[in-house]
Amino acid sequence: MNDTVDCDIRQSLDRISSQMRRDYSESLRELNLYVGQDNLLYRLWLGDGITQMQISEHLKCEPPTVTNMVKSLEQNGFIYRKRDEQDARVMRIFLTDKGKELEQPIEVKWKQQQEKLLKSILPEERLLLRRLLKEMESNLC
Amino acid sequence: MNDTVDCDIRQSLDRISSQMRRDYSESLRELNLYVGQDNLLYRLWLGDGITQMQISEHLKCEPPTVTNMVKSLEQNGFIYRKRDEQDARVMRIFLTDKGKELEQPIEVKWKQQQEKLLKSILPEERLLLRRLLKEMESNLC
DNA sequence: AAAGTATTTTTAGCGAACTAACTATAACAT
DNA sequence: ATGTTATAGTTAGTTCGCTAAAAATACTTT
Repeated sequence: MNDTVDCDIRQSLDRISSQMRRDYSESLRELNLYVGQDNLLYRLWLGDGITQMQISEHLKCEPPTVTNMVKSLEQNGFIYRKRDEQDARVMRIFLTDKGKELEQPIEVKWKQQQEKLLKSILPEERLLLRRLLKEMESNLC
Repeated sequence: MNDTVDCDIRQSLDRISSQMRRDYSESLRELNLYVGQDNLLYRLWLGDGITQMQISEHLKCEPPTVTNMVKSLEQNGFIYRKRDEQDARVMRIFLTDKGKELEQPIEVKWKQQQEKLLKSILPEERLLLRRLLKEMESNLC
């Protein structure tokens, strides 16, 4: 009985996240970006020159994933890599001008996606929803 | 102001879905399955002998994705493919015994994942949450 | 100083999901 | 009957994300 409700929640979350990913992926193609790369850039807008290890921790993904994302972003001219002078193992990642210019357009896309997702949901409900999502987040840790 | 709340919701959903995927992926490895394959099998438990096109529509993914998933599931002996007798373009997909046997173990995994995700959330809240998620789902269509 | 250990990144190889382009078959139209 | 169009599926090539294993550098310990 309650299992059905809970299972709907799991499946629903699954459908929402895949649909969001699909939608958003398409939308990002207009900026010549792939899904996930916007999150990496977002971290750099907060402050660049950080290491791949730090990016990996922030994005909660494994180091090889960062290597590949960084390679793709570098090839497309959004970032550049510089070896650390103190520690030759470390690569520090910086934004190019082209990478800096994406900040505004991506924020616009984020707001569009938010509004599409939440359009029928009232402000009080949004607050409640956020609380429940945060709880689920910590349940997963 | 409200943008911050909404943005948290988008990001929160994003973090939950990646964490769920990561967790779940690991858990499915015990059954020798990859993430997403359980949804394909679930559709077959409802009734097999359907075409790849129907699977593609049900899973809301593109035909090449189905080709690859089906190939992998066939190689691991969970399903088999049979060309349609009326229409030689069509492939019909059937469960093997090994595939049928996964139904119970996967339901167990689903319930485990649900419970992990929702453990701190009360029944009334779950009902509300489900309603809000369903709304978001239709907002995305 | 040399050997062993730890850290950061890369390489290789897997599946998911995508698009674009292709093959094979079927259906329709002239 | 032949040519065009539509449908089903596959192939090739991309990125994301993973694990396992390797390479390069730094640190520690003897």
